[in-house]
Parts: sequence; C-alpha cells; structure tokens
Amino acid sequence: MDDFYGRVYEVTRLIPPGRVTSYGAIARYLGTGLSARVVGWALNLAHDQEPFVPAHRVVNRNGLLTGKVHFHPPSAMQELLENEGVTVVDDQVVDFDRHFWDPIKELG
DNA sequence: ACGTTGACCTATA
DNA sequence: GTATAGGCCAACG
Repeated sequence: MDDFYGRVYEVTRLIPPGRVTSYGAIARYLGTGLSARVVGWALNLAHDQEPFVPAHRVVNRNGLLTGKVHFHPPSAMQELLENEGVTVVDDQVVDFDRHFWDPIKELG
C-alpha cells in the first residue's frame, strides 16, 4: 500500500468533518487509471490502519451508506456522520450534494 | 491458475 | 424518471 492504498487513506483523512465524498471522486482525483471499486477495497483494509481513517465520510455516488455493514458496529457509520452534523435518514445522506466534498475541486 | 465477488460508476434503452 | 448492461482493478475460494 505504498502507492494507491496510502493515497486513498491520505485523501480520506483530508475530508473535513461534516463533509462526505464518493469513491468515484477519490478515484478520479488519484487518476482515472483505476476504478472506484479499488477504492472500496482500499477502505476495506483501512479498518486495520493505525491512523484512523474516516471511512464513514466516504459514500457512494447516490449518497447511500452502502458500506455501513463493513463497520465493526454497522450503525457506527451513521452515528459518526450524525455526530459531525450530517443528517442520515434510511442509510442515506440528506442534502448529499450540499455536504459533498470533491477532492479535485477542493484540493485541485 | 481460473472463476467469482465486490464499500462502484457511466452509458444506453 | 427508472431499469438494465458493461467495464474497471484487486482480492478470495
């Protein structure tokens, strides 16, 4: 995880609190050479990473918490998001476009 | 080594 | 507007 994986973790940690982004956005930020699925796999191994990776701030393009079941307590994802001020209803982020954080637009 | 699955996205009907 | 198909790369069995 010296290249893509570490990059994914880094970008994920750069996500400001109360903001959310999508796998595709991160994939495009790192380069279209890879697919968004690999980002999901990277975050899948992120739970063992020593620096805490706010994977709960990463959702799919539809704003749906698809990976909430991958959390140790599946409800932790929604709990953390609501704790940061993000309203989640039915495993879906409310005003996703407003809370959306694009690394390409923000970071460049 | 091959086949299948997966925290997805874009395109077409 | 929703529904279906294809594609991408990596890990698991």
